[in-house]
Formats: sequence, structure tokens, C-alpha cells
Amino acid sequence: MATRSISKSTLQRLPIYLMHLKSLLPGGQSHISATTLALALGMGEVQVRKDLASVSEAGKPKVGYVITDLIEELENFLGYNDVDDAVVVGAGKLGRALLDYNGFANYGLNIVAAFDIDAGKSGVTDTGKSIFDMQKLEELCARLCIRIGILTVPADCAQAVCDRMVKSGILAILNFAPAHLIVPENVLVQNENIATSLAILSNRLKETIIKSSI
Amino acid sequence: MATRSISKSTLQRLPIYLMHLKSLLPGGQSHISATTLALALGMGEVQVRKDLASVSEAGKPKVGYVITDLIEELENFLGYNDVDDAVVVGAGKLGRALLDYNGFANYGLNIVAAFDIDAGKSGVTDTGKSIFDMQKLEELCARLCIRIGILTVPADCAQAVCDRMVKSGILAILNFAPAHLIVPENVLVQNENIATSLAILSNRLKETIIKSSI
DNA sequence: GGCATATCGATAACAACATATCGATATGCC
DNA sequence: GGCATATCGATATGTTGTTATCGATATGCC
Repeated sequence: MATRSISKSTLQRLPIYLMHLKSLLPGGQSHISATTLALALGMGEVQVRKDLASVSEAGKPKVGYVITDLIEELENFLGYNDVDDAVVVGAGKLGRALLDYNGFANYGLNIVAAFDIDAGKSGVTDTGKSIFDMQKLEELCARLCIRIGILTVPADCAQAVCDRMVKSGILAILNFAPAHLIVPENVLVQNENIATSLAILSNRLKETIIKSSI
Repeated sequence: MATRSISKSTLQRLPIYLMHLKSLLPGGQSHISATTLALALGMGEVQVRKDLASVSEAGKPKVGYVITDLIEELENFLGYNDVDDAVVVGAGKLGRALLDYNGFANYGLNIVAAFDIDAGKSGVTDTGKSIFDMQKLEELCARLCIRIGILTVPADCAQAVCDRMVKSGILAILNFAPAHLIVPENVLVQNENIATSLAILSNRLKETIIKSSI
């Protein structure tokens, strides 16, 4: 299979293209060029073309790409069409917000339930999703073959909970806890760490202020 | 000033070092070497040393770095000591979760209020933070010199709201909306996009599964 | 005090990514 | 039908980030 490994940076941009293409659908136009797309998104023309080339082969000179085809190819590539089940671990404010967020369906993610160490939080949320006691984690993950877990517990128990998730067969963790997780080699961690984002933002903000004061 | 521009990748790792160093404090040890730190965090030894070199000059052969000094240098560098005020725009579930999240203080961020287009959401949250009508945005940001905004509105109005934030004098936006924002050159956007994270996770998950089935 | 060793900082090789350039090809106009 | 042009895909160059190597230095032991 020609799953030529795609670069991480490209992968980060693909959802942006997809999003923009979808917003173009109501307009009725059928084709779009890499040039136009690049202009609209404030990116380099060549970069867009190169990114698109990694998921599509259908670019035609003078006319560009067929929008609907491109959308389908992107969605397939990103796995938005084959739905993955996932669980949320940690039913604090953020955890419950994610649990009830219905936008995940657009990304091929179906959150089936949440877990929390505090049995008092067990129950059913506004949107009908269940919150279980942590004790049920292993059994439920195994039974439903859950491979993706969303971690939203406080930093001090993140590693311990992460270990349990791994033991339950979870292979990919979306980590919202402000902690660095150590996992076996075959497990993936994607950090969605606010501290990190703030570090970048704050540093760049400081830099631009210094620059503008020169 | 020797603010040699630091790489984004390094910047992402600095909070991780800081976090780990802090967790080491109760242990009572006074020094740590880049080697040890690298081992604990599963990173390259050289990389750690290089990263630390960009914020500190105090590394001594044979003993390593003074932990408390390093923590202070990191905190100063990351701006955790000089508090920045920020506002949340969009008081949906995520917005309110962020508003009530008290962990931001650790990162030098003080969320003063939230705004929402739905006047019905105006009021005060559990933790005493105010939610205002969007109309108040411009005035309050100007008056308090707010420079950082956290954007948590639906994708379809993200750009419009972003424009208003920019007009209100906000210079840095932490964007949780699944949308690509177009901003003036002097404004910073840090995307905290779940779609993107999922794209990466899902793609890598697929790859590892393919690989392991060979 | 001198030597072995852990560790540092710097320089250099390497890899990944972004940007620029160029020929090729399909469309539309004359 | 032939030519001009928009656009594509590919190759080449430059930039940035990572990894490896090496000499320098401070500590602890003999």
C-alpha cells in the first residue's frame, strides 16, 4: 500500500483545507485552484499544491481541482468517514464539555462515555451520554474495542490514569492534562496542552512588543 | 537586547521541563543534569541541554543545573510571573469551562470575564466570573488594556468575532474554534484546534496499525 | 595536588520542511 | 487549428530544527 508517510505539518493543514472547501460548497463553484485556495487561507501557493498532491491526484492545469472530489479525498484520508469510538476520562468541567460537544461527529469521532474517579459524578448528562465510575474503564474499553481516549484529569493523577488507559487497550490518547505522559512505544499521545499554547503566545507577544518599540 | 528568537519547538518543550522540575522540588535534591532530565522525560539529552541553554547559563559540569534557579528562569522566560489579563469570547460549554478553570493563574494568565452574543447567558458563574453581553466587548477590552483573547465560538461566526476582538485591541488570540482565522500581521493566533489534533492522531493510529499488520 | 569521570557548551553533520524555479499540459480565444 | 495563459507537478535551493561528535571544565577520589 502506498501510504507514503505524510509529514506532520501537512497533516495539520489538511483539516484547514477541508474546512474551507466545505464553506465554499454553497457558492456553487465546482473547481478551485491551489492559487486561489492559498490566497484565501494566507498560505504559500506551492505549499497548498504540495499538500493537496499528497491526498489527491486530480489536479488539472487551468481549472484546478474538483471541489467535491477533493473534499471526499480529504475526508477519507483524515478518517472522517470511518467513525472511531472514544472515551473521555475525567468528568470535570472540561471533560463534560467535551463529552457533550457534538462536533466530534464531524471528525469521525464518537464519544461513547466518560469515566471519573468520583462515583458521585456517575450518571447521564444533558445530551444523554453516560458517566461511569473509573472501575468500569477496563471492562468497557475492552468490550467495545476502544482505541482512542481523551484524558482530562488533573495533572497529578494524569500519569496513573494514563497507565490504566493503556492497560485497557487504548492506543491513542488526546491529552488535555498539563502533564507529560510516558507511554509504551506503540501508544500515541497528542498533547493539547494549554500551558504550551500560552507559552508560545506569550513569548511571541513579548517579542512583537519589543520589536515594535524599537 | 539578546532576545535571540527562540524556536517554536523549544518553546513547546519549556513548559514540560518546568512542570517536571516543579514535581522534583519536594524530593529535596538541589541539582539536576540534562542527562537525567532527558531520561525522565523520554527526550534526547542534547535537545534538553540545548533548550535549557536558551533560557539559562548556569549549567555546571559534573553537577548539572540548580533546580530552583532553573525553575525561576523558566518561569520568567515563559512570563508566568508577570500576569496578563485575558478574556474569553463565547460562553458555551467550553468557554465556561475555561472561564472557571483556575489553573490559568499558574501560567500567568488571569481571565477577567467572558462575553457571549446571547444576552441570556450574561451573569456570574459558580466561581464568580462575569459573563457579559458581546456589546460590552470593545469598551471593556479597551478600558482594561486586554491583549489576550480566548476564542470559543462556533466556526461559522469565528471570523466575525475575531475581527471584533482585533478591533478591540487584542493582540493575541488563543483560538479554540475549528476555523482558520485571518488576522492583521501584528496579531498572533495560536490554534488549539481539536480537528487538527484528531487528524494527526487518527492518521498515526492508522499508520501504526498498518505497520503492525505487516 | 593530580587524575578519572560526569557533564557541559559548541560545532558539525543530518533531516525535515518551506520556498523558488521551471517545464509540461489543458483550456479558451483568435 | 494554433497560440497565449493559467495552472499543475517536479526538481532544486534555502532555511530551520534535530541529532551526533568533540573538546573543555568542574567535581570527587586517590
